[in-house]
Amino acid sequence: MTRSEENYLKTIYHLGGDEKVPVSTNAIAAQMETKPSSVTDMAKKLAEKNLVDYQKYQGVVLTGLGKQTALQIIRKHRLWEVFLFEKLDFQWDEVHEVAEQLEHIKSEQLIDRLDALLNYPKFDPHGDPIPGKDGLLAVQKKTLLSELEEGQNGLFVGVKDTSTSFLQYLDKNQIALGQSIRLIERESFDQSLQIEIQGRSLRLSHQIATNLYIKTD
Amino acid sequence: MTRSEENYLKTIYHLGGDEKVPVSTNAIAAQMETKPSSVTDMAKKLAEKNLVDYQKYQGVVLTGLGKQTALQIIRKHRLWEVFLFEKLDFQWDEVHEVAEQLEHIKSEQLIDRLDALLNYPKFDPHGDPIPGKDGLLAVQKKTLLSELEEGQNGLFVGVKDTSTSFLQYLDKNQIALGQSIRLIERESFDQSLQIEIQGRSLRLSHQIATNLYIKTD
DNA sequence: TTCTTTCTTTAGACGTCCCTAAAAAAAAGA
DNA sequence: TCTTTTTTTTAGGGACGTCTAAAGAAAGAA
Repeated sequence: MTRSEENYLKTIYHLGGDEKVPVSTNAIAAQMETKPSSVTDMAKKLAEKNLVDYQKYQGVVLTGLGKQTALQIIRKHRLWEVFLFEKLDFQWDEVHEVAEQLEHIKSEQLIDRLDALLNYPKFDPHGDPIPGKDGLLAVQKKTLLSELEEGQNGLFVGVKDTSTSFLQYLDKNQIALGQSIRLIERESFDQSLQIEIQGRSLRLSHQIATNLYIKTD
Repeated sequence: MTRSEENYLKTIYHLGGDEKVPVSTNAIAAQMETKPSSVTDMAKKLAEKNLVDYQKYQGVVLTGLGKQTALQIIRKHRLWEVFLFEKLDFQWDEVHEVAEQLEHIKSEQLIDRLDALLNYPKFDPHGDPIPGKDGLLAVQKKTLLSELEEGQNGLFVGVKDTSTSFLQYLDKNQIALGQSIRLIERESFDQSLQIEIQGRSLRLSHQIATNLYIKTD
């Protein structure tokens, strides 16, 4: 399994989710910042290896094997993110880039022991679930903050957007994973929200609110 | 800097030591288990980038830049070895292979923080010195056990051979870095040695003794 | 349904890193 | 020194992963 193949599988998984809906050549190319013709080449190669189903002009769908393989790469990525965050004091907007490299290291022993060192974490620093060795994901019922009712309480458990600028905005406003949130009021004009978080009162734009995942009580 | 270039630089450093003696094409090929023609190709490429001096038929010598680059890769390799050994409970014969992969991860921040997490170690699990950010190596006066005088004492501080079989031999005989050793007697017939280590009495063959580094008092 | 736009594939090429086979240079031996 | 052996380089090619340009298929619009 080459590094490039691994990156394609991961991207296809992220774009295709768990459904069996085919992912288009163009979508993969856009996501990976490469050209559609390169994607076609790789689609054939992955199909050869039984990692995807591919029919000309029909996009690709991960096979069972492809999905398991993708999940193991995601497992490694997220475990390394936890390591960087917990043990090496990286900020949550800094972990992704380095984990992109570390996820390709090949050693099952390494990952097992890293998992143990970190105490078998179930979520990465952005609140995304870490697949187990068996490929299972801890699912957590979560709602976008923008979909809460006025007066409802919840726990901030994840971000949808993981861009540096968004994560730094949250840092600047001292909004961190695990904090409890209460939706005070929704302004109907611009959908902005008045919230209370850790005792503080804050106003968040609709755009921000659609990128925060809340676990409601 | 590609992974392959890094591996060549490291090999050239290991073969050439600190001297400005050229390293031959054949020696590099043998060490890397590749073909001499591949080495010639790479020699030209590294020379282009000013990492080695290369003259046809004359072998290669690292430039200052090449040497610094090699030392930084070795620094990463050895820090990862310490991490695997100290934090993930790898055995000292298991760390090398995984470190071969980890040494190519590109992130200065990662290495700096790993260094801090490990408390700025000066030696790896085999007793080899870890180059600093500045490329300087802690030098330690050390002698091969085979060169000690009868009755002399010392501390076991490093191994010359780092093969799995040798390291496992030492484990089996409970010989570990940092233990104190006393040379009792040398058998002139086969150069085997009677030693005392941690209170135990042991007989070591000449071959073993030529692979143990001792710091004498 | 036909035309137009968009998406996807094919064909051919390039850089990297490796190889084999053969030629050239250097080193060793008589 | 001259010959033989060893080392090193060159020439040409293959796998991988990428690209551009052009052709072909699918989807959307009129």
